[in-house]
Amino acid sequence: MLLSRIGGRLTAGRIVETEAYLGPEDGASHAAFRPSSRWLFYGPGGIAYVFRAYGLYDCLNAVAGPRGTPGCVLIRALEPVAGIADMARRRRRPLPDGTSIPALAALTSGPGRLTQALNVTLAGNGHDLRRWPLRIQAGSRQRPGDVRVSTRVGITRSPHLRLRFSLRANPFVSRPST
DNA sequence: TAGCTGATTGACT
DNA sequence: GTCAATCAGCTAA
Repeated sequence: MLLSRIGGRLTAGRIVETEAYLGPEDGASHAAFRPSSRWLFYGPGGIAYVFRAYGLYDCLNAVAGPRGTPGCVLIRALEPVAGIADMARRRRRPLPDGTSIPALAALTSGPGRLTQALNVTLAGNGHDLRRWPLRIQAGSRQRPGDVRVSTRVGITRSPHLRLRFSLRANPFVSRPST
């Protein structure tokens, strides 16, 4: 579960899709080609790393692993749980007929979308994800068979690595698996 | 200082 | 299916 109180309103969703980024050996990882953010990757886990892609969209990562071991997890998609009206307002995409699955998925199924819905910006870079206003909490455990492993989406370096993890048959994942 | 790239999305044909 | 929007951080000079 990812919970946000940024802006004073509670919004939350279940994490249904992630991608892993490793250290310098992973060409797609910012640890490999963005020196200014490298210190975060080598720091202790549980810290937010936020970057802007294509000048438009902010993407949220959770730094993983102990201090000295580089790596992070990109949050790619959520299943909306709380504050859905606020998500829709921030996304400027009012829900037409209440709760249709595609309309809900359009709020948070994509790294740029979910940061908009939860009001996460570059200002959240370096934030401790164990504390408000932005927290990650343990949710229901998944059986290994329910998690689909596939190649990562939208990257140009090291595209062959299978480091994308999504919930099988969940309508809120951002794109079909390969 | 100038120029380039990109872990994206939404609008359009 | 194509394509443009838009900027932080990098590199070259």
